[in-house]
Amino acid sequence: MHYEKELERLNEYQRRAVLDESDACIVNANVGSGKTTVLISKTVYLHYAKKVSYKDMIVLTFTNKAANEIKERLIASDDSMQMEELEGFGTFHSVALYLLKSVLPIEKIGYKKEFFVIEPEEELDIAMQIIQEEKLLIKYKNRLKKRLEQAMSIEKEEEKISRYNDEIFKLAELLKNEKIRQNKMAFSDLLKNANFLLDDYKMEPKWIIIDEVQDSEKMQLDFIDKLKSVNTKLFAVGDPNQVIYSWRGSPLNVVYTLKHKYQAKELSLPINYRSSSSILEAARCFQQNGSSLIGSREPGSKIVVKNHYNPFNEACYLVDKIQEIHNSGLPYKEIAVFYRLQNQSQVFEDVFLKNEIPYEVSMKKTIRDIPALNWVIKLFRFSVNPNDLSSGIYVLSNKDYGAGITEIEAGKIVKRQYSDKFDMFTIIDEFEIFTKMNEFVSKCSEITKLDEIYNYFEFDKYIRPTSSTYRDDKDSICALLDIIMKYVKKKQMTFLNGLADFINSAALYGVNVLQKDIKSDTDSVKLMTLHASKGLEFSYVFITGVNYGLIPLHTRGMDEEEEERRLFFVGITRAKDYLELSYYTNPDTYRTMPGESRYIHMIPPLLIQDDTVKSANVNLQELKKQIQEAKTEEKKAALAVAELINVVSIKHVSHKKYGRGKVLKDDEMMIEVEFENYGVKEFIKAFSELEFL
DNA sequence: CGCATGTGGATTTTT
DNA sequence: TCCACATGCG
Repeated sequence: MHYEKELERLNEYQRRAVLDESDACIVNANVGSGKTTVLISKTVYLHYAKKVSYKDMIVLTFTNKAANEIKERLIASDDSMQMEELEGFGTFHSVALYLLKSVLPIEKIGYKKEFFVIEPEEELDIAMQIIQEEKLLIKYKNRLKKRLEQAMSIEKEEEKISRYNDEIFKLAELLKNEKIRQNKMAFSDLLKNANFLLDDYKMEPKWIIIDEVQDSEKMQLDFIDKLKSVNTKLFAVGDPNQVIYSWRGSPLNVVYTLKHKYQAKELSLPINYRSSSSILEAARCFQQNGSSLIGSREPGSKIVVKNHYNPFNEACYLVDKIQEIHNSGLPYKEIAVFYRLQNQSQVFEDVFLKNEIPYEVSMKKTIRDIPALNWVIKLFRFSVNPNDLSSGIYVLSNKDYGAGITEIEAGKIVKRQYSDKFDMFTIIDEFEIFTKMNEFVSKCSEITKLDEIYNYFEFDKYIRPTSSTYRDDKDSICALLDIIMKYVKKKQMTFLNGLADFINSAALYGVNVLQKDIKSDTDSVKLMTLHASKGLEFSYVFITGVNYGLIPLHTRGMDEEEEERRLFFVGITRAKDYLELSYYTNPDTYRTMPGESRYIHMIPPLLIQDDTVKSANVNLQELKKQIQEAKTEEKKAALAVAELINVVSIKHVSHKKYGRGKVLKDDEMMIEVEFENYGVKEFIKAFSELEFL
């Protein structure tokens, strides 16, 4: 085997890490320093040079993506490799799952080997059922998930006292038993149960290797500890500068903790191969403890700072800029646009779509995250099961898609069908959607096609066509119906049974089908949050909205502030050749302040392209004043223009859906139209598809 | 039902 | 800091 060749390709730091044989070793790996390469080389080296079987290694990652990357590289290096050899390779959860299914005696805790893994949503549904059946007093049910999580994490009997004097601990206990009875485990149960059983079952892995160790939570650290025997060697790779998920429960100083707990030797991987040295020097300004980040590349182009009036203007600018970059020969997939909040993607999506720039958005989208689909699923839930009162109430009282009534009114309607049969008929006349849901079971047997369902419910009536969401809603609903039809067909069930089955596993299924995963192979510009950018790299990176209140996000404590800085650090270090930062004079998000974030001033002016940036010594007060003045000027001008338009003429427009109407308001972004038959509607101007008459 | 008070979230997300 | 929602009393 040619592992020697692989070792030759490594630099001295990497090689030292791979060859290290201390009982415990923590590698402090900088961004872009070949962390995964070291990890893979290490396993290969142990296997071929030290004759350690892959079965004696446990390799833990946080995401499936990272796990697959490692497994694929290993399999590619050796065709004779069997998948079963790599059962100890995977995410913390999947390795725990493997142990529970194949190694640990789970009968001891009441489970059977065929147990199912359930999504958090299903666990919550089970909890709600228990509350109803046992008539438990539970307060703040809207925060049930958080409250249960908290209750379940308390182990000492004497600490099990509810803050609100309700039966949350009783619920936690009943839920635990019910999950055992139904033979189901939630994600966190996998680790919790594995940890519990590992107390009495000694695993003897020769090596435990951990990727991105800085993200570990307490349960994961416990898992490592319980897997480890006296003779097990530990090798962990991580970067304290890339802790951006501490809000999810990872303690801040994992690397430090581990180092002391196992008296680990500390190595480092300082050399960055990814970014130009200008970008790296800027990145250094945002590092925590001034760790040595060594570059290996030429200075490259300077960092560009741009000021845009608002996000819409920026999106338009980016279209031109990206087109220009693309025309110079660079594929779209080497370009990425980052932002702090998910909803900032919308403007880019709209403008890119309009201008035919291919793009992909990274977003975890389950059915529940899309309001229209969430509503449709609840509609089906109530249609199939009239006892699902909460779903029925949701359908009728939803602000966007419902019948325009309050929850209390909806509750009366939904419940009254059982108490007062005479009123039912008047209600049915009034709320068509309610009738449709009631009659669904008797009429659904005739349904075999997608549009039959769509037309049966007349969804077009309920997804009120406002300019920005109507088409998306319709597309999503059709996509969902399509998935359901295929699911029913595949399961060879009757439509009714198939739908019921689908609804029961909708959350789980939805994740797989609706998730828009970023595929690195498709040639498109990537739009994502700074969080989602972790672990990726692009030739051109645009970080947008570097305004006060956005980057950094308005925070309370010092810890959160530091995490924002690390997040910005992660964003900067994704860029290989070109980095552009931009801020808005007039951000549309209400929390965001106009003017550049002080993060921009933290970068030495020497690194910044000077024709686009304001002097670093600028008087902030003066700047703010100028911006304010500019803003009021803009407003005055806009008002004057609006008045002028009003005086000169009343504009008449025509719309495909709404017919004729007259323009009420018309500014840079939005246009408001009063339609003869539909009343007042507001549109984003660029996509309103209005025809001026 | 109405009103006063209590409570915690706001933003990021993987399994 | 402010806002949305849940609770609980009258």
